[in-house]
Amino acid sequence: MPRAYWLMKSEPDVFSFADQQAAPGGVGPWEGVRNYQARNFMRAMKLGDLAIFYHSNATPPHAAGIVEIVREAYPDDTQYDPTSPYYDPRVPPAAPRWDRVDVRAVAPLTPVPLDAMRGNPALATLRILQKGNRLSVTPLTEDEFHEIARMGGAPPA
DNA sequence: GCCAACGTTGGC
DNA sequence: GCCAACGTTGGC
Repeated sequence: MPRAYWLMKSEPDVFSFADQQAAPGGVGPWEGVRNYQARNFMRAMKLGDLAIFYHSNATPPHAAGIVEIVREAYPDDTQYDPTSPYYDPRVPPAAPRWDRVDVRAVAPLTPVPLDAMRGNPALATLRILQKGNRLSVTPLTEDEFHEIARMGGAPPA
């Protein structure tokens, strides 16, 4: 199975790519996904998959870096933590509903603004550019991933 | 701060 | 199972 590619959104005020890089080894859990479709995409992630780390609710919104999946989906403990903003009181103790993956910062990108992606015909099919898209985790084609990485000045793979 | 789009909830 | 109400996302 060849490696797959993803795009993961985070609000930089909450958790930025710089925060990711600052974590020990650049590794940290991707927590707080509370949407079934996004969760299912995370469950499909495999070790070594690569993802674009995208800053939503930023001015302007932009792709900020590249991360690698370093641990496949496992239960997101924050669903059980009443002090967490991601606490979900509906989830039974024996049946965790929400998962997280661990990701590692691979390389920062020169910020690639949403407008630039929208203006690039090579990215015409990009999920996050489609009307009404809100999913925080979406798949990318290999070509889409490499095009965004190239726009952000990442060295060719 | 606004609001379009969309997911979820819950009454029936 | 329908669907109205409600909450959230996220660009602008």
